[in-house]
Amino acid sequence: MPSPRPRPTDAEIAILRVLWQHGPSTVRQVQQVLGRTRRTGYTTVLKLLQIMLDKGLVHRDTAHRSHVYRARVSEDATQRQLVGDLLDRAFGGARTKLVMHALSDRRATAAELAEIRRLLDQLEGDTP
Amino acid sequence: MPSPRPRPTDAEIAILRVLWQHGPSTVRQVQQVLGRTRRTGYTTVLKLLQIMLDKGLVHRDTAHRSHVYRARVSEDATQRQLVGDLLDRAFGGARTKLVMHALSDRRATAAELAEIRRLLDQLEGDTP
DNA sequence: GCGGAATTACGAAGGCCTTCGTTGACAAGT
DNA sequence: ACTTGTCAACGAAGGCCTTCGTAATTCCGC
Repeated sequence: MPSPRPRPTDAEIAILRVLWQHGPSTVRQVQQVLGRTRRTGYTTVLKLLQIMLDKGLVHRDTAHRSHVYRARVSEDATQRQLVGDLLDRAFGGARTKLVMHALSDRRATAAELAEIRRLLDQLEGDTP
Repeated sequence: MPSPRPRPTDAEIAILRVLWQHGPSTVRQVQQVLGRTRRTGYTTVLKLLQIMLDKGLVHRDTAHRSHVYRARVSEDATQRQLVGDLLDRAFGGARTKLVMHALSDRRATAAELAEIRRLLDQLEGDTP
């Protein structure tokens, strides 16, 4: 039985987001994307990726000199994990409360609200 | 300008939830509630509450021998902060995606879905 | 082959979180 | 007053996260 993955740390999530968005990348590529928002040193990113490799969060291709890393956990699965974790930890499972905060906290656009409606329709359609 | 509060840690959230639910409590009361799910030592809870006092997360009444702690941050504000933080960190602001995970991850009940619909109606009603 | 540039590997520091042991103060009952 | 139990305070340990400096390695152009 595989041990449940611990929730990725903040820095790990930041890196995963780069990999999800840009696909397999070298350390330098990740560092340059990250550097646009945070000043993050090259070796810092390298070390993080090595740790993430140990944890199984990323896969590494060492065929070439510059190793290429790619996410080993999917964006969907990770986001689901994070939301579920927050739901349990801070909301005691009160889904609607979480959703309310997500929608009313900062102004949601009409398009976003419409999309939620579509999701609701679909969810209710499953169990008529 | 007050510095933005750092996000409460896991243990801090657990304690805040007890205070939100039970109201002002002594260390022992908090520890007993917490002890139902985790085995958490008395001095551990005490230390955490002292740290949270330093951080301004709780207020303390030392009138009696057993000090009484109460939450100084509201449940709503804290939950809003946590959701907003997760939204930025893991979703790049994609609200609908967060909501989708919250609703479809584990099966939501019909009542929950109906409540979300009411929320949507209300939100759209604000800007006709 | 050699020197230089880029990369990986390694270790360690600093900080925060969490936990707990110990100590000293205090209160109540005997 | 003495004992017993409860409590607050404090320090410290251990772990993880994040960062970075330094050394070792590899590749490339010359």
